[in-house]
Amino acid sequence: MSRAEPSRRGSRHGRAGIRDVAAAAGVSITTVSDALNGKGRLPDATRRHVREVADRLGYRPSAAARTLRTGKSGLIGLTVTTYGDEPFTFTEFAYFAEMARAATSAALARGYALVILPATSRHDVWSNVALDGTVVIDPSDHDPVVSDLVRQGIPVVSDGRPAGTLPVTAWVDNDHEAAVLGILDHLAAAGARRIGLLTGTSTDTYTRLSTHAYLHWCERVGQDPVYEKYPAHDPCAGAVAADRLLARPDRPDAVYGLFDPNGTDLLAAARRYGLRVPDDLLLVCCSESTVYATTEPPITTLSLKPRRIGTAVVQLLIDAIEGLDSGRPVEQVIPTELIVRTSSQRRPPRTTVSPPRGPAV
Amino acid sequence: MSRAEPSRRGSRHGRAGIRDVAAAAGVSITTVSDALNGKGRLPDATRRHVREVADRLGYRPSAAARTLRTGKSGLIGLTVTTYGDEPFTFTEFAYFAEMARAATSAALARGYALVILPATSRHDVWSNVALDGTVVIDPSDHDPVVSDLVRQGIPVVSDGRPAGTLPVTAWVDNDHEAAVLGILDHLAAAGARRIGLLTGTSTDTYTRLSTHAYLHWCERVGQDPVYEKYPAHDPCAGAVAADRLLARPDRPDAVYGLFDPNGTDLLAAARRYGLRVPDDLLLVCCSESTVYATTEPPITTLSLKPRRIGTAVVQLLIDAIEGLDSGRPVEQVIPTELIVRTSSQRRPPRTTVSPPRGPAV
DNA sequence: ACTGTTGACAGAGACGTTTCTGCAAGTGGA
DNA sequence: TCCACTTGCAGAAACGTCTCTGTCAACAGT
Repeated sequence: MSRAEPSRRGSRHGRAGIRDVAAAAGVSITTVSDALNGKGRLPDATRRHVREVADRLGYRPSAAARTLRTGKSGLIGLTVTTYGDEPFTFTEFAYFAEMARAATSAALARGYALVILPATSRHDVWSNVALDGTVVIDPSDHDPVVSDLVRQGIPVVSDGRPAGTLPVTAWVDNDHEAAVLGILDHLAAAGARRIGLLTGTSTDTYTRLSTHAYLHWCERVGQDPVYEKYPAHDPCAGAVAADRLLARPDRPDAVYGLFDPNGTDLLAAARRYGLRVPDDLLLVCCSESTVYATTEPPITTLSLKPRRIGTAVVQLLIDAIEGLDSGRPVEQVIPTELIVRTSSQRRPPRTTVSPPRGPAV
Repeated sequence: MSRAEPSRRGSRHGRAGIRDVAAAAGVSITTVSDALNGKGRLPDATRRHVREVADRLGYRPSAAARTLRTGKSGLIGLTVTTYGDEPFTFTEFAYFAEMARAATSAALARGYALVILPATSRHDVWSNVALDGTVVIDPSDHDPVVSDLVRQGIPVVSDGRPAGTLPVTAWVDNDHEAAVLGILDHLAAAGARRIGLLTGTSTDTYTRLSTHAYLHWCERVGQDPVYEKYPAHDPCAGAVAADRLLARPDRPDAVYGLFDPNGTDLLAAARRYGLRVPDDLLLVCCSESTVYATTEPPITTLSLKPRRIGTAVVQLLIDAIEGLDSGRPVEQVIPTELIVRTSSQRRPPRTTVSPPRGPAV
């Protein structure tokens, strides 16, 4: 009999603990821990034996105990900004879904899991989960949650250039000014004389920078700005704003819409006013949705590359968590991609039915 | 001086612990714990004092320690099925996004947070996070992860009726058979003579039940089935399948598409074949996307009500976690909603411009 | 004055890991 | 033979919280 029984009952409440494995394998808990984690100096025979016993007992290490001991939970937060009364809303469904997917994959590949945590969550939820770090999407000026996390020494990486002096560990964003200027130039090259903008009322970085770039461009080329704002989180307001934009006396002959649904909204509005796209109206919108490839006509879209952003954000965050970073804040710019389709070209591209290179085989 | 200093160093590694608060407030850690958690028998003065000191020190209880002690982590998993090589894909962007959003909100409202965990994650990630329960979306026949969780006594609630004898705690689903039959009847009532189906090759419950209902309906009304299958996770295959369906010699005069992008794909294919919608072809597809309200023509869609499903799933799961459930498996059916638009009506609805009730005011 | 009760706290385990330190046995060289 | 070093493992101390079980004073009832 053992001189001091290590645990009062064999497996005291269902699940087997490390002590049970140690007892069953006839070794110490140190040996079990080392064998299972690939540490220590153990012969392969012992390692195999311990693993086998652990498997037989269905042993699962307690994540809580491990986290408590090591200080690492393997969890990273994904914080989304919130609007209105619903705990949170995706302004851009496809963008968020793609970004979250890429972020999850990237995190998983490095052994981390993602926790969805709206910024305005009840405070107790935030403090009830042990996070190794957090991704924040479009943090507002002086986000109290972010400040709090930073004060606790938890790495925070932002999707979207942080406003103000938010002290994030790193951030990833597109060059929104360049993207907007590129689109405006593209539309102008296609023959647009007066380019309108469909933009939002909120003050997030994306909306602010994009609108500013538009105004700047107008000033440079000497065009009067023609734009309509609407609350981007309200799905109905977009259709109304699109209508308003095309109902103006100084109706634009080209429009860029900053938000995902703007394309279909503008198309519907154009139909109501008898405007043909692209003949009477050139259209571009910022979207990750594939529906714009099959609308009538297909609509040119700007992709912000959410997959690349999601991946980059997580990589930077985990690097910071694991101390692989330089220690200095990192700023990473992801290029956008303009997917040119019929809606922004005066001369529709030749169909592939009759290739100009010669008779088909 | 104190007779036995309670902790070797004041705050030994940055963050303040409960001991530091106790020392600073001049009480025991028991009192601190009770004061902060609203337990025990303490006068309000003490309670306030402790809370104040805790705030001043920026005390945040360790989630890991609490979890270890109480056995509850406040975390629930959201498991999504995976396809192909990417760690995971959303077959239905909008559905998943809505469902996840509702689930997150519902969880948060009850003090829980959601962890995204693809079913095929590296095993170490699964065992590295302490879950109080899990939501699984469309579990496959004998999902090893689900079995494992159930064996550990962790509640599992499924979105989608589980196939086989998967022993889930509860499940929530639509009545897919009834939904399909309703749509087919709707199309037949609108004058359809031969209704086609665009379906998937995968064996998940949704695809299986829907297809089966279609075949059953065909048999009942004496119509030859006209359907095309394609791998639903491949975004390009849908367009090809839509084309194939309309290219058949026994071309249907109405089509129901089981997946979100089918509407635009079918619309594009119809245009290629010179078919007018709804005059030559009636169209319905299952989608949560709002784009179908503004396509030309607007397309009738079936909504599976992902918000209600996400909420219901989480409520059932948390009830089970907190022991508020009956203990018996619960099966909850959420009704679907058919949003009738132009694409499935031979006579387009009268516009609101000239109401039939008489002269406008 | 004795007993029982209640209020207001303090002490001391657990919870289940990881890991630092330590010990005994074996190995090789001088 | 002795010393230094390595190998293979065991002991025990954290990690930070919650909570069961006291303890001590005050007080009421008889």
